[in-house]
Amino acid sequence: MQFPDDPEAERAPSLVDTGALLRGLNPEQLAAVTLPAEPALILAGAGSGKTRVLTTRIAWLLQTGQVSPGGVMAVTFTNKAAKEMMTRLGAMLPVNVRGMWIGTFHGLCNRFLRAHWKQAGLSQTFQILDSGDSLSAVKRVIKAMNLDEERFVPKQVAWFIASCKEDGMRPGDVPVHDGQTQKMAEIYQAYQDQCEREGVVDFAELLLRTYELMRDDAMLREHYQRRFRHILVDEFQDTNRLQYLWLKMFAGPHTAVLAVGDDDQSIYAFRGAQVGNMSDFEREFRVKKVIKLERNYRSYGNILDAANALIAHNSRRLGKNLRTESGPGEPVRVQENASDFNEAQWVLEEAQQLHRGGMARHEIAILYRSNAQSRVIESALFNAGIPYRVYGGMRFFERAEIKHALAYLRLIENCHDDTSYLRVVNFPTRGIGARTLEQLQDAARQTGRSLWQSVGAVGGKGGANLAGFNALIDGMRNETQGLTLREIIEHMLHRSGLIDFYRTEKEGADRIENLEELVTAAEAFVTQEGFGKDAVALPVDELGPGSIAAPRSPDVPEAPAPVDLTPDAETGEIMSPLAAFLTHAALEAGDNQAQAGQDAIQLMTVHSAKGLEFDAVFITGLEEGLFPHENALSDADGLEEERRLMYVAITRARQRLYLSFSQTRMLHGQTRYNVKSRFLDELPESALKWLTPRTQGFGSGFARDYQAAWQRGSGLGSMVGAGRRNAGWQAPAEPPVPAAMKAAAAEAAGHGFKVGQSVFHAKFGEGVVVTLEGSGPDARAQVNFGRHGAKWLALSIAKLTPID
DNA sequence: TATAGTACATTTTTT
DNA sequence: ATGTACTATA
Repeated sequence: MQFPDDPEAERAPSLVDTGALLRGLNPEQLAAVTLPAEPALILAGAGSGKTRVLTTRIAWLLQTGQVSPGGVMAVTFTNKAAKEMMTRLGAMLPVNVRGMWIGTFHGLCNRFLRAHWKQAGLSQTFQILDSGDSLSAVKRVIKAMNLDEERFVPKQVAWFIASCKEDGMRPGDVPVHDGQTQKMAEIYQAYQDQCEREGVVDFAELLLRTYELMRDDAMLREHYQRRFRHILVDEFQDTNRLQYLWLKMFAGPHTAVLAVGDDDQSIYAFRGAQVGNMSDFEREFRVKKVIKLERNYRSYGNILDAANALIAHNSRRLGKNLRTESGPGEPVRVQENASDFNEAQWVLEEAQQLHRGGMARHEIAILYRSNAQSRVIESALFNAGIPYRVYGGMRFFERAEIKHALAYLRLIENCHDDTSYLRVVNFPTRGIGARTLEQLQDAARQTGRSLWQSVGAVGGKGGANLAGFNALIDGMRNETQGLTLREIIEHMLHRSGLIDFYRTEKEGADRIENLEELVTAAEAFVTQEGFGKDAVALPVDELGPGSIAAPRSPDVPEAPAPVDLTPDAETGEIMSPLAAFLTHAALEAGDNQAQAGQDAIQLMTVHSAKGLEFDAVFITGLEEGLFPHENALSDADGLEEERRLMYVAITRARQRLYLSFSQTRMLHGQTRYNVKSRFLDELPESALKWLTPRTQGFGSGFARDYQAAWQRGSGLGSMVGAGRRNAGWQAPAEPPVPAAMKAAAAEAAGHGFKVGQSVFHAKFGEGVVVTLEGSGPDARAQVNFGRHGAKWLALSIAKLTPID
């Protein structure tokens, strides 16, 4: 699909020739790009050229001289989005993109706090905890407070603390209703004290600290509010409360905030995103101009018809309809499958056919609602020898061996980092057992000092080993003085014994490979950041007596990494390469699986597909209980978010869209009998093409499916085939099926058939009982005969033979 | 201290 | 079914 040129795209309020920049924008895009300098909201539909508008807007502001690079802030959620913005901007304009504040919320906060660490009450070398680090920190606090881990589940407490912070609450602000929350607030306080002591901050703290400093320091606030003439926020529908408050701090009376988002693509409520921020923004910032980008440049008409019809079932929308000028394209194909195994097989064959027809494998995506679904598909692809790539899973910097290596590096930087200390003090083992560590932690607790400082308090053999560990770290620190980052890491890997340890492990080869990869990553980081002989400090702003007028590198061809070499605002001091690398590792967890190179089919959850697009998309597992997920069905908001998720999935496809569901599916080691997703019923028939005959007996739509599912004893649309182990499901207060019908279903046991049972039919062959209804002469069964589809049979007439 | 066995949970995810 | 986290045992 091409972007047709717009001949009218030439008018800009400037003497500079901006024609090249604005050429090809449609009227709405042009209006968005050339908006006056005041708060505005852009409702950017999927595939409407949102990133292009954002980057062109910045380029246009710069080119027309309305703002200098230092006056622009652009915030994103992911490093990937930030990078892409910088790359595209760099391609549009020969500007030093590094002078601009383009980055993730967390990256920009880091930049801010590095410059103002003193005012923020942080240590100069503060390190950043990722979620795993912060969880183990919480665990230590709970232990130190002698609390019951059953009553205060570390995961939940960590979640509680993060949520408090994301609501802008300090321990003292927590509303206390009962003893439990009282205690939780106390844990929060203790956790906070511990972080303070260790010189570490968690992700939420980066934002909250920044917000508080801006709120409380009028000088600083006025400075930044004056500085940023333009703030652009990407994916605004994903902002949480704190991010919105944060934004309000940086936006001064003369700041033009441009919020870009799509309420229909809000799929992160579960992690605190507040779609309501969009309407709050419109009201509180007195937005005069709301621009809707509804023209879609990605997909053909049938795909958009499906998307529009589906999302129309949601209430509480800001309202938006996607349109295209590319024609209807091919119909959306729908496939019913007998089992998840068959579904995988079908997807695979269809994908192979597309590939043989000339479509690159990486242009084919297989999407699913939950990660567990990938397994069947993976094994099918694996057995067929088709290259594929799975997104998600362990990220590079989260791998155990990498975390171990980073812990050593962090101790070299800051030996009071107790989290890192505990992680590697006995890894590889050096005779320091649980007893010794217990004593060490007790001593540290009593004196309020770090573990490092408390080593002397432990006697005996354990104490000696602890002293040996401290000496090891000291030794590494001394020996790596003046070495390059690469040399530091290599030295540490050997000196710590990590390499030797993994050499003797049977599964160690991969881990050593990863550790080597760490060296490579550090090398790349150094090159990218411009460390080395002519390191260049970046200007933060013109604040303070010691501010630096930094020399600018004449040209920056490559996209810079999101971690900045931010100098201290007063002294101009910058971080050591090691410290900067550690920050980088915390803020950017790296790729999950760098199986780059090969042309492979892309497998991922619908969530991780957001923002991506493919020539062909398969949405699999469209079954009640799975998609929409059963856990989301308890309230209307949950269902609407599932529907938005489906909307996101549909709008990923450029040319071909396939929807599939399966009658049975292996989940948690048990077979579930599913009915097709209600979302399929919400799509317009005119846009669809059923590849399999529509199942008989399901003609009356969802209500019928629902009742059938109910009778089979499960919740909304699916049931567990054998056993009653998963007793978690609770019946809704008002069952939609009359009690008499349920009683009838119970009596039906007389005929001896069971759901899930294999049977043989003279004409249709082998099949599986999917549904049982009625009793006595009225007893009927829905049997799935695979190739012949599912049939409803009267048990008193049809001759069904059980197979075992 | 390492390994084997058991209990347990299992939507979605970025920083 | 499968992976993880924790406990019991050599």
